[in-house]
Amino acid sequence: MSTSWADSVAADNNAASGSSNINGTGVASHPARSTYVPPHLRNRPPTAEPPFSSHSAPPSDNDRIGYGGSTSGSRPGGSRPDYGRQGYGSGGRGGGGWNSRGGDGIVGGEVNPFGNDDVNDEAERAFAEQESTGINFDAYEDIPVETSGENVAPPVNTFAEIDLGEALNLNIRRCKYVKPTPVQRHAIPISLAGRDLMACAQTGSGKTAAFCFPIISGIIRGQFERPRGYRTVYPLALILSPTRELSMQIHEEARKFSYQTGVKAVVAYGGAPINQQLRELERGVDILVATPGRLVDLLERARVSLEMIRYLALDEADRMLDMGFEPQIRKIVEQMDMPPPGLRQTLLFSATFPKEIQRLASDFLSNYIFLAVQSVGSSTDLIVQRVEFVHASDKRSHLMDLLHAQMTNGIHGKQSLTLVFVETKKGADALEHWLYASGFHATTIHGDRTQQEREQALRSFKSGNTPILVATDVAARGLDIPHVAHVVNFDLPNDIDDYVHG
DNA sequence: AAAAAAG
Repeated sequence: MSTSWADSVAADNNAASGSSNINGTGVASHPARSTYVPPHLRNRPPTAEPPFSSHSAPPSDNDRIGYGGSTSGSRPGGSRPDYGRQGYGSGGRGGGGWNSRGGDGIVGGEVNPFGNDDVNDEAERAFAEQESTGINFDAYEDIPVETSGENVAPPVNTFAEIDLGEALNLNIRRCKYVKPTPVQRHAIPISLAGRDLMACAQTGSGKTAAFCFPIISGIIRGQFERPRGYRTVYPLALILSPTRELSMQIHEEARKFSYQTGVKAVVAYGGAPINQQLRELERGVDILVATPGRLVDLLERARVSLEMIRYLALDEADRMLDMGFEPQIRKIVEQMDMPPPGLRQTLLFSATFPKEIQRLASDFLSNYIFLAVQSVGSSTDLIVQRVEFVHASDKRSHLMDLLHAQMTNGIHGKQSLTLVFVETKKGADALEHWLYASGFHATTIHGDRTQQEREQALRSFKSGNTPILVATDVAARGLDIPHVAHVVNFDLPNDIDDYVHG
């Protein structure tokens, strides 16, 4: 019996613009999705778009300005753990003199998440600009977007049209975001209006910013008071994601977006020492990014309370259900101390919208708006896909041919990055070993490796040290790695939904 | 069916 493997290749061999999603297989979108109407919205007359205030803030306790001002006595970085939300915010920047000179990229005790801002080399600059999203904006113009629900806030065309606040606007510029992506154009105004949202969008569509901007903006405006517990922290926003690496990535982005806003994002996931994460939490947390298992652990230890949650975002929800997280997610959202729908704002993101997600949406969301963004990958300008049928015994030599061709394709003297997906952890190790023996610098990422090894592998791949990464579907969705030129599906996926990633 | 996620 012959097997097949498919590869997808960024059409544009100019590597600077060839960055693609880690899972950029570029398969056509689901036509069914765009026409889906949520059950509760069927058979309703279309509603005209009403006049709309573009930045009404979500429910807030009061309107005071001067975020974090009530903790004047706190000492950021002091030896005593700071409880609740004290320990950062205005205390870090205003006074105290702790690192306030901002020497090595540290300002007010906050590490600059943007790294070195000076981009001198012109090629590097072009690279960096692509890196900000990995997306060719021009390919976006005609992407169909569908919304349904009552009183849907109209989309915006520029970030300037949205009043996100000065600090956030500055960070958007630092991220070199020029123009909102389709999901951002629609989702941000809807979220800023305080509405719950169910959004179908794929990886690389700019989802993270779409839910982070309104959350950060809302927290800045909200001035939420919080209790102080002994070792218990009270985040205002919770972002759940299926894999540890995706949580890390969301956290990194959230840190950039919230830089110097006084809003603090913390990440918690399994496989890493919990003590370090606990210390980080004790220093204060507004936005908690977490994988479900570790969060349940933290909740059971009463180190985190969800009582003050105002914003809940679930990323890659269908994937979380696929991975069997529904019990944990329901425990977190329904059986702990989180405010019910209506008293919090909930944003649910999923690549697909099957029955289970529909059920989750009707349980977690209140009077929500449904948003479907067509797949970017359907643009053949962006990605070329090739399927080759080869005998199982020829697969490796076939891959080797492809990798050899790739070696001459690099830029800046570095080989461009190739991501190889395989079905099993064992298969990943075997392929890596074989590649290594064949003279290729390859590494692997899969669930049998320690978290340290996984993170090291990802760093090594991103840096180009090992330009080949063999991965199981721990990396199959959500991760967005700049400069990936080739994505190879070495084993034909059994699950076609995984293959088209929605 | 395999993979992922809490030790």
